[in-house]
Amino acid sequence: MTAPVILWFRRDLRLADNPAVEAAVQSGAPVIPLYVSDEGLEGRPIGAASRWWLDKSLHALAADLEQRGSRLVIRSGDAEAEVLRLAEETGASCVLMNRLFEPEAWERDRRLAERLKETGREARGFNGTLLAAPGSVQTKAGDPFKVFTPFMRALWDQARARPSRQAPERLPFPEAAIGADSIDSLGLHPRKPDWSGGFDWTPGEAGAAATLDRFLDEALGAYAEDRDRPDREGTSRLSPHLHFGEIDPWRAVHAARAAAERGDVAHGQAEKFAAEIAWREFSAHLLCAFPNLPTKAFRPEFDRMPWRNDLEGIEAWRRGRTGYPLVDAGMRQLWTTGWMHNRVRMVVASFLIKDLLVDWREGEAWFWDTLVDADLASNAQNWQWTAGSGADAAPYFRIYNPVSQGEKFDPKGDYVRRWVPELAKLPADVIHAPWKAPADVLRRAGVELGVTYPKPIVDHGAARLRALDALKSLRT
DNA sequence: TGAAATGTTGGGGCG
DNA sequence: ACGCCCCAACATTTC
Repeated sequence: MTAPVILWFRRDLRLADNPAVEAAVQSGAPVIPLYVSDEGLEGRPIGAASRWWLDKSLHALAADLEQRGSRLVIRSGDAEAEVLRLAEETGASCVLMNRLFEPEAWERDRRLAERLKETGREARGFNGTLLAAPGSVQTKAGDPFKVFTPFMRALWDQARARPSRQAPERLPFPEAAIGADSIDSLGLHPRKPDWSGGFDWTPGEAGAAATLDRFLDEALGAYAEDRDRPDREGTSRLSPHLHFGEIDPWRAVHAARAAAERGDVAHGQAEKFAAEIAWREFSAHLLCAFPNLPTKAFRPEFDRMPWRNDLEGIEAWRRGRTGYPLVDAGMRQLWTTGWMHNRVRMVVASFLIKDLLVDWREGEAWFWDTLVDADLASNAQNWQWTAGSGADAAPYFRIYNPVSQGEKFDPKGDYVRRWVPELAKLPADVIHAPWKAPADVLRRAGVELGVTYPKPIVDHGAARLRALDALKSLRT
């Protein structure tokens, strides 16, 4: 009787293009697919929106496994202890997994591998979630890249694509009984209150594939322009699927490039999309090289920033009641759907950090809790980018004007109308700055500032000067 | 993957 | 016909 192998799923919730799955099949042994619910898997508990997603994605994975004569064994508790325990219980010879690259997860996996080895078992880790393993893309001097463009050049130059693999048709499950929790017992779906009614997503491998197909058919052709337009469906919306490993980033990149090769879309469009995948990659590699990225300013002078503990401002920002329509639209889209358009993410982040002078970590924490695509590396990297404190960050004086950003990227105001319905009747020329609208225009639109919609909580012009002042004081 | 202030240019209205 | 002013449009500089 061959000893089984444990196939430990973490953030690689798919069966196709999955190196650990492939290794499990090739072992010829019975396979025990495992998921361990561990609050500390990534070094901090995952956010509420991510829990919602995870719940659905685990159900999808479990169903896909059952179709293949297998099942997903669910355990909860300390991941290291649970994996060791299951290995003992089942006499498994080997634990197969796709590596997590968050520093604490990496360290935990290393400890686990040692302890497995002590009991004569093997641990095998693969890269199933990134284009290239962190550390494998380096400058000529052997250092990690700190600037995106040269990083991307080196990435396309050096990274070897993972071969594409179909999901296995069968996965042999051991005959012995294995105790397991149910997915529902993990309590991942929100209760009291369940705010997820507006979430319109299909987590899981099939949902990811459908999302990619939709993107290739409908949006890739105009990606370079429309990706910045929150009033259009111009982005891929793949981010949560990528975060949970429901799709291989190589598959997305190859599919876009293949569309360009066929002549369906211009090469520039496909490369623009590939560059966004490369940003995700850049963040992950940066986090590996600089483990403090989520908590500490990459440029240390930013730790002297005179942040304001503006509790009212933070609350207005979270709830989408700042009085700046584009900011409020974004924050409400986030709360309602668990996602926000990328252009608007930059605008709301700039508003929190620079207009309100609130510590970027405050925004990072809110995004971590509310985004279905919350990712430790991307979230930290992007917040530090906006703050100006990060590697290859926006220059400190780049302060987004929420009005002109709205006029530029949501010219007709459709995005604002959708998410800030109390402004829906305002004409396009004033919808991004209702306080400048003539009284009769406001009246006709049923808007009473300070009553039906807030007045701006700060004056952007004055706030901008205050931020420049504070930021200048750091340069000594 | 800015914005605002400041500088320059050139067309048109007008005396 | 000419110079002058106005100002939009664009370019440059600065934060």
